[in-house]
Amino acid sequence: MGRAPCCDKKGLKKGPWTPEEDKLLVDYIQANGHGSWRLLPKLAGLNRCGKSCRLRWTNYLRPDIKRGPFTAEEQKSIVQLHGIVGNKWSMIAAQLPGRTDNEIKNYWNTHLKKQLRRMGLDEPPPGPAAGCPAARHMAQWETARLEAEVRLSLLSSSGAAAATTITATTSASSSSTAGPVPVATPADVFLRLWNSDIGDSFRKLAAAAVAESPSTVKATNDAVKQEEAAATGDDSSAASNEVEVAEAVDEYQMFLDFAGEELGLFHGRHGGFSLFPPVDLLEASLETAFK
DNA sequence: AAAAACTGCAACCGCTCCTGT
DNA sequence: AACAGGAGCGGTTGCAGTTTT
Repeated sequence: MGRAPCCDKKGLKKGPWTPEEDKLLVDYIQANGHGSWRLLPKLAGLNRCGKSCRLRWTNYLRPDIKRGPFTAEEQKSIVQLHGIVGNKWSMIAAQLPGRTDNEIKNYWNTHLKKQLRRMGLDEPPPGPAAGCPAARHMAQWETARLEAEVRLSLLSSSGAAAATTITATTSASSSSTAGPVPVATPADVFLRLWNSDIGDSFRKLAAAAVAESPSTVKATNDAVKQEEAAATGDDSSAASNEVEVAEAVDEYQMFLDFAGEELGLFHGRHGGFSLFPPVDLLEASLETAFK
């Protein structure tokens, strides 16, 4: 490595942004898009490095950024997602519309960390990949995930499978103006985990195990694609779905087995709760999504 | 009222990943 | 296949504002 920092060039301004600089940046991006961040400062008339411009835009000036304090729901989501993916702030931010990774990271370090410590919860393990043997920590963090369990239980008992919303009523501290809160569908939860380090580990292991059988690997890839299509609402390939649903469900079962047996993340080892919906619920969800 | 300590957030830095050649 | 450059990410720092002594 050892590449020269982009801001080492003489004369480039550093430090807090002025309102004038903000205006130049916003005006330029709204008129032209950001294009190449490296070229942007020159084109926009800013004496900054492109990296600084990108950061200022993505963390502060973007019009879709949500300002103000984190809601109780957002706090819970952050805790739950951090328990799943660790310090993957961008992944967590992707699940919280309007919040930036930097904002979430700061909020975690300044508020949630202390809050959880006060509640008697230690520092969480640094993500699932490194956390497998740390059973004690996992057990502690499992309790922090109970909110997710409650939601999924509600979902399961109501028989709802496709994208659903419920009104937030789970906490006295929840804002009464919070309105309906999106609830993860089984496919959502599966997809998030599949895209996390856990899914990654699984794919590597599974690929090694079936290396002699390329057709199985292909089926795996197809199933993943199908999952993604379902999650994004893309129904262009809705025709031959029975087989694909079966494959996806098989993958899901394998995934549960692997995560439960190899990683010990759920299924009772740390308290008898499962973060994931049962296979039949996933199947129903996928079939609905593919229709 | 003043100084010290603490807190929270914006911004920077260095690294890795991704993509094009 | 190897390399270079750009973009993005996570950790850390600096500093302004607030609280405590």
